[in-house]
Amino acid sequence: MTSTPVPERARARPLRRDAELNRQRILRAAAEVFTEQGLQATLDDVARRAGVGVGTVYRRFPDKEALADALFTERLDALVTLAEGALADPDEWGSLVSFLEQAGGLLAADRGLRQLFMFATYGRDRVGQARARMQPLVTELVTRAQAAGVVRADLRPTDVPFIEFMLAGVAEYARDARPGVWRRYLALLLDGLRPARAGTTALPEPALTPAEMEAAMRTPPLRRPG
Amino acid sequence: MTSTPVPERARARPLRRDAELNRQRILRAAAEVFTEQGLQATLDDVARRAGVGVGTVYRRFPDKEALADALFTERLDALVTLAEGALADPDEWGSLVSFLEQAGGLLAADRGLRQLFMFATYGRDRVGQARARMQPLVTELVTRAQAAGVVRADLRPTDVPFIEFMLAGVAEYARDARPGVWRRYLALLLDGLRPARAGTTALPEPALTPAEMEAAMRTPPLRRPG
Amino acid sequence: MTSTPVPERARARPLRRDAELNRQRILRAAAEVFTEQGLQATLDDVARRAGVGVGTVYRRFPDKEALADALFTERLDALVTLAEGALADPDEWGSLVSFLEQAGGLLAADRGLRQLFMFATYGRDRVGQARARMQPLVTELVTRAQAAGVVRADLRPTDVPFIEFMLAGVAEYARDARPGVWRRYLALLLDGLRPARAGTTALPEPALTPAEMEAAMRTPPLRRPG
Amino acid sequence: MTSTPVPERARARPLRRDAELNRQRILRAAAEVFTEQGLQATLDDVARRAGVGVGTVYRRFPDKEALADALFTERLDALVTLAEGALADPDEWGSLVSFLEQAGGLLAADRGLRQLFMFATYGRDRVGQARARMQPLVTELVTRAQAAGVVRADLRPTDVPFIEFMLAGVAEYARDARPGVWRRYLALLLDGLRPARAGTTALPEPALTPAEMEAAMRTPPLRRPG
DNA sequence: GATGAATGAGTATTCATTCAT
DNA sequence: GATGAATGAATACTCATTCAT
Repeated sequence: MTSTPVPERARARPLRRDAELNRQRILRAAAEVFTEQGLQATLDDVARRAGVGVGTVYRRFPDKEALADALFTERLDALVTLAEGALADPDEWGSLVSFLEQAGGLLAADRGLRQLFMFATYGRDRVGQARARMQPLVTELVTRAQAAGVVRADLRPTDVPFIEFMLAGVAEYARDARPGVWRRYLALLLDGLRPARAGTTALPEPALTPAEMEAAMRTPPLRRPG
Repeated sequence: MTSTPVPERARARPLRRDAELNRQRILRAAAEVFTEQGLQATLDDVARRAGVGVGTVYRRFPDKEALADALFTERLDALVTLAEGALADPDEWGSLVSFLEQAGGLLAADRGLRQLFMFATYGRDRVGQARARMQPLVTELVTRAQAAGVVRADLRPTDVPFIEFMLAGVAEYARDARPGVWRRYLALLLDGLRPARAGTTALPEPALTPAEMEAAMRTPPLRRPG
Repeated sequence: MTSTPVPERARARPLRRDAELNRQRILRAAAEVFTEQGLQATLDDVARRAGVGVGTVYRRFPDKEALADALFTERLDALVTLAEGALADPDEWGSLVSFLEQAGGLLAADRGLRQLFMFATYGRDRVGQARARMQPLVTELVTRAQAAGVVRADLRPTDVPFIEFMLAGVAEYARDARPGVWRRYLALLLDGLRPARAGTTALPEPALTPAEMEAAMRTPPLRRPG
Repeated sequence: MTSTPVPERARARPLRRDAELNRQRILRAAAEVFTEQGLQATLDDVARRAGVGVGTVYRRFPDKEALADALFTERLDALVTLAEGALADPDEWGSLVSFLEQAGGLLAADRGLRQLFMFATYGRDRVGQARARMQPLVTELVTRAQAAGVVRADLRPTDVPFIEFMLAGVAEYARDARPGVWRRYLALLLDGLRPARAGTTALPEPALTPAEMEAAMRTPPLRRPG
C-alpha cells in the first residue's frame, strides 16, 4: 500500500498496480451495490460507491453486462472453492449437504446474484467457463455419494445447479420476511435426494445435458423484440 | 325531468360491447407480451400487439401496475380453480400432486407471472386476496393428505406456494433450453414430501406464518426487474 | 328565469330545446370547473360535471378554446350589464366606483377568468365584440365623471379594463391567503383616479387606443415556436 | 496518501470550467425561452436553445422546477440589489419611485417571471427567502418615506409586492400591443400613494401580514400554467 | 343528436454509454 | 489513465380531439 504504487510496466498486458486496484474497488463496490439494490442499480451508483468516476468503470469493463459478468464469475469461483472444500471432506453425504448449504448461503445473501441466476439479462457468457471448472468437482461429489449409496441413483450433476436455482427462488421471495427459510426447503430437497425407497418415483424428464446447460446460459436476454 | 329533455341517457352499458372486446384484446396482448418479454415490456408494446393505441390501454387500466394486476388476478383465479378441482378429487396424494403439477405448468408457461411472483413491483395487493382464497383450500389439501398418512407431518400449508416458487426458479432458468424440466424437480420435491422414513430429517426453520406470508408480499420490491 | 329561456326556433338555425339546454349545462359546468381549477381543467372534467359526454361538448363548441371563449363572452356580458347599471346611477363618482368594485368582485371570484385575462391562450376572439359593446358605456361613465370634475382629466376609457387586470393580479396572488385584499388596492387606485392636485404627475405613456386594445386581444397565444 | 497512488484526484473543481459554462448557457437559454413562451416551455426547448442535450439540463438541474427556481432566485437577487440601490438614494420619494419602476421593468420584460409570480407551480420556496431579504429593505424604504411625509401613512411594506403584481398584470396583457404601458399605471398608483388629501379614502382591508404573505406563497398553485 | 371509446403526439424524466479535458 | 460532463433514446403517462355506435 505504501511502496511502488506505480507498476513495473514492462510487458504490455498486466494492469498497472493502481489500475488493478481500481478494478478491485469497482468489483467490490458493484458487489455491494448489486447485492443491495439488485441489477437495476446504476453504474453511477457503482462508481460513486467505488469512489471513482463512471469513465473508470467503463475503462475496466466494456459495459454493464461485462461488469455483472465479471462479478458472476467471481461468485462462481467462490462456488468452485466451496466444491473443492467439500470434496476434501471424506463424508460422502455430509460433504454434499454442506456444499449445497454454503452455496445456498451465498445465493441467499446476494440479490444481484439471484437476479443474475433467475432473470439474467447479463452475465451468462462467463458462466460457461466457471461451470466448466465446477462440473468435474460436482460430478465427483455426486457420483461418490451415489457410489456410497447415500444418494439416489438417478440424480445427475446438472441437477445441482438447479437445486440452487430453487433455493434462490425461495430466498428471493422471503428475503425480508424470513431470510433463512431457504434452509427449510433445502432440507425438503435433501430428503428427496436420498436413495429410492418405497413410494419414490423415478425422476421423469432427464436432467439437462451439459450442452443444454450451456445453451440455457446463452439464452438471449429477451429484450424488446421490435 | 318529465318530458325527456335529455335523450335516453341511462342505459347502463350501451357501446360496452366493443369496449369490452378491446379490454379482452388488451389483456390477451398483455398476457402474450409479458409472457414473452417479462414485465419490462412497454405498454406501447402491449398496445401495438393488441392493435390499439396506448391511450386505449390507459383508458382501460389506469397504469401498468393495474394491467399487470388484472392479469395477475386472472391467473391467480386459475390457481384457485385448480385448488378447488384438486379438492374434489378424493385421492389424498394424487390430488396434491396434480395441483402442484398444474400450478407448475401455469408458472412455467408465463415469464411475466414468474416475475410477478419473484420480483414483482406490481400486483402484490391482489395476491393477498387470492392467497386468502387459496389458503383454506390448500390447507385442506395438505391436512387431508397428512391425516391419510401420505404426506410428512411437518409440512405446512405455507410451504405450498414456496414449492411453486422453486419450480418457477427452475422454469425460468431452463425456459428455452428445456421448458419441461421443472417436472423433474417437482418429482424430487414430491419424494421429499413423503412421510418421514429412516434418513428423513425434520424440517429446520419453521414455515412462514400466514402473517409472514402477508409481509413477504408487501415487501417493497425492486423497481425494474431486469 | 322562468319564461322563454330558449329561443323561438322558427328559422333553421336555433338549437333544439334540449340541445340548448345542454349548451347551458356545459357552460355552467365549465364555469364551475374553470373557476375552481383554472383553465388547465380537462374537457372531460367539464363534461363529467355537466353530466354529458365529451362528444357533446365538442358538438356544441368546436374546441376548448371556443368553450373558454364563450364563457369569456358570457362574463363580459355580465360586465356590460354592470356598466349599464352603473350608468343608471346619477352619482358620477359613485357609479364609477361601484362599477369597478363589482367588476373586481367578478374577477376575484373566478380563477379561470383571471387566467383568461392574464395568460389567455384562449378566448381573445370574442372579447373584441363584447368590449365593443362595453366601450360606449365605459366611455360615458368616464367622461361624465370627468365632466363633473370628479375624475382626473387624463384618464381614458381604455384604462378601465387595465384597472381590472391589476385587480386580477392581486386577487390571484392572494386568492387563498386573503381573497378580499383586492379592495385595498382598488382604494389605492381610486385615490389615483381623483382629479389632479399638487404632487400629481401627468400620466406618462398614452393609454392604449381602442385599436391597440383590439390588437392586444388578438395577440397570438404563444405556444411552442418550433 | 504519501505516494500518490491515485492520480491527482481532489482538486475541488477541475473541468468545472466548461461545466459552469454550460450551466450558464442553460440558464441563459431558459431565461430566453421562459421569457418568450412562459413556463409551459419544454426542457427540450431549453436544451435546444442552449445547444445541449436534455440530459445536460437534467445533470445541472434535477428537474424543471429546480431550473425555474434557479432563474427565479437570480431575478429576485436582482430585485434585492435594486432595493439596496434605492435605499442608498437619500431622496425618500424618488428612491421609492425608482425602485418600483425598475422592478416593474424587470417584471415587464419577463413573461416567465410573471407567471412564476402569479401562477407559479414552481419556485415558491425561494421566493420566501428572497422576500425575507427584501422585507427589511422595503420596510425601510416605506417607513422612511412616510417619516418624510411623502407617502400616505396607511401604506404597508407588504403593499409593495402587490403593486408589482398589478404591474405584472398590466404588462402581461399589453405585452405585445404596447410593452411600456405599465408605466402609465405605475404613475396612477404613485398618485394614489401620496399622502392623504381631501377626497382620499382610508385603505379598507388591512394589508397582508408577513405571515399571510408567507401563506400566499405556499398556496398550492395550479399544475400547468396555461 | 349524444355518447364515450379510441387515438397519438407531447411531456418530464432516467440511464447506459461516449468523449473532451 | 482517470474523470465526470454530455448525450439522447427510451419510458410511463396525459389529454385534446376524432369517430364509430
